[in-house]
Order: sequence, then structure tokens, then C-alpha cells
Amino acid sequence: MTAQDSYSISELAKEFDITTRTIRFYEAEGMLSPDRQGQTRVYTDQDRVTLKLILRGKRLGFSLAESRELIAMYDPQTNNHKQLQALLNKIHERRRLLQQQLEDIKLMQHELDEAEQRCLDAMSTGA
Amino acid sequence: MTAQDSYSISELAKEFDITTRTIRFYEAEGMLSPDRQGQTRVYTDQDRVTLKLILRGKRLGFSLAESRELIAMYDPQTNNHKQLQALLNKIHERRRLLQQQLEDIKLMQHELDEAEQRCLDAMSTGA
DNA sequence: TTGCTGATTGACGTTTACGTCAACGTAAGA
DNA sequence: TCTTACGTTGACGTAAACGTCAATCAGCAA
Repeated sequence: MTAQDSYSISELAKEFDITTRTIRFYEAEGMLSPDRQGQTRVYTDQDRVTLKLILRGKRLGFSLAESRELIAMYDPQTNNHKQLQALLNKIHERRRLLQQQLEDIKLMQHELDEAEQRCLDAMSTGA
Repeated sequence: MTAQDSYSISELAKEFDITTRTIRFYEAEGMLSPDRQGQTRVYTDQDRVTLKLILRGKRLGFSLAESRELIAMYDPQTNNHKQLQALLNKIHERRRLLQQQLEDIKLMQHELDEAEQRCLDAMSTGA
């Protein structure tokens, strides 16, 4: 159902709730390279996936440069054999960061629980 | 062991691996208000906790403004009763965002697994 | 006294990630 | 034919989060 074979820039913008400017900016940064029909950009399903990855990275606090690295990891072709070990290292480092984030989230969830409880207490006591 | 009753700016900078400039910047933004001995800033244990919360927020991709909000939630005093419901709403919204991040992390971990496997395959096949 | 270390304020610079025009082209619809 | 919607390329602006000096002061050590 979500599988189209091409998308306009505004379709993607609407779907992901970002501006067309943002999408063009990602292209200028070399993260997207849509086809063209004349002047007009035409995005493939793969472009859409890439965009999804960028935005997920964003939600996790990654910079575009970091997301670029991550996306490169998903690409099997470009890996000339010398760099594979470096890639593995980056993958491990990423995993470590994600693990740290998981712990951060747990801590924060716990603190939100406490904050909520204090709120509820204050409401029942005060008013 | 980690409980001192005061810290210098450089102690905190070293502990959290940030610059003193950063710490002063957070103060200028109203997130910290250390005591002074003459000109010199003296940080309490509470300041240190606040700093910790700011940095955790940072790791989760929150802006300083968002962290400021979060930290305010942990404070029971300031809540005049009218705003408690608003606070609860913010807490729920935060929880929703954290939940989203959890899912993002799971997805990304899965993709890192796959990327790693492709790396390992390529290494055993190629070289 | 000289010199180092670590602190301060103030001013300006910088990077990231876009926003905001402006000026233009094109295709569809009333 | 007009205009409405959608697309394009610049060029410039901007907010956040610091970095990077410069000038200054205080305390301790040789």
C-alpha cells in the first residue's frame, strides 16, 4: 500500500511532515539523488527509505553527517575490503551509543514516573 | 564516593568531558546558578545533578530549552496548582517521544546487525 | 619578582540545519 | 487568458550551541 514507484517532492514532504526545502537541502548535502523529469525531481522508493533513515537518525539526535555514515553502512557495495574492519568498528561504536541511549531513556522514564507522581500528589493534596 | 559538597568549574568540566565555556554557557542560559567565592564559581552537588540531566538530555537529542522544561518537571515546588495538568501533559508527551526513540533504537540495532553480517560475509568471501 | 596555573568577563566567530524571500518556469483548470 | 498550484535555482537570514580569542585578576612556587 505504501509502495509506489515514484514520489514528488511535496508528496514526501507531506508524508514525513517536513518542508520541500529540507528535502532539497538533504540532496545538496549528497544524501539524496532523485531522478529528474526535466527540471522536476522524481523520487524512487529507495530515496524514500533513505529519507526515512535520515529522519530516524534525527529523532535519535544524530547529525546529518552521522546519519550519512550510518546509511553508508547499510550499503554492501561500496565496501572495499580494506575498510570493512573500520566499518565494523563504527558499527560497534554505534551500538555502544544506542546502548547508552537505552539506559538514558530508562532513567528518564523513571524520572518522568516520579515527576508524574509528585504532580498527582500535589493535585490531590492542594486543590 | 562521588559525593563532594562543592566542585570547581574545571572539576565538573573534566568529569563530564565538556569545556568550562560550555558550563558557563549553560549558566548564561539560566540552567545553572552556582555560588561564588569572590568571582569564582562554586558548584554544589545539586548543580552537578542538573548538569548531568542536561547532558543526558543532549544524548537523547533534546535541545537545551527542552531539557530546561524537563528539569523543571522534577521540581515539585514551582508548580502552582493551575499548571499541574499542563505539566502532566508534557510528561505524557515526553513519554511518547521516548517510546518513539525506543522503537527507533530497536530498528537501528536490527539494521546494525544486518550491516555487520554483510560486513562479515564480505570479509570471509572476498579476502 | 617572575612566572605559571586557573579563574573571570566580553566580544566576536563558527557550524549545523534549515527558513525565507525573490524571480522564474510550467501545466492544469475556470 | 488568467490565475492557481506546484516546481525550480539562487541568495541571504537565523537560531542553537558552543569555540576562540583577548584582557584581566588571584594565588602559589621558585
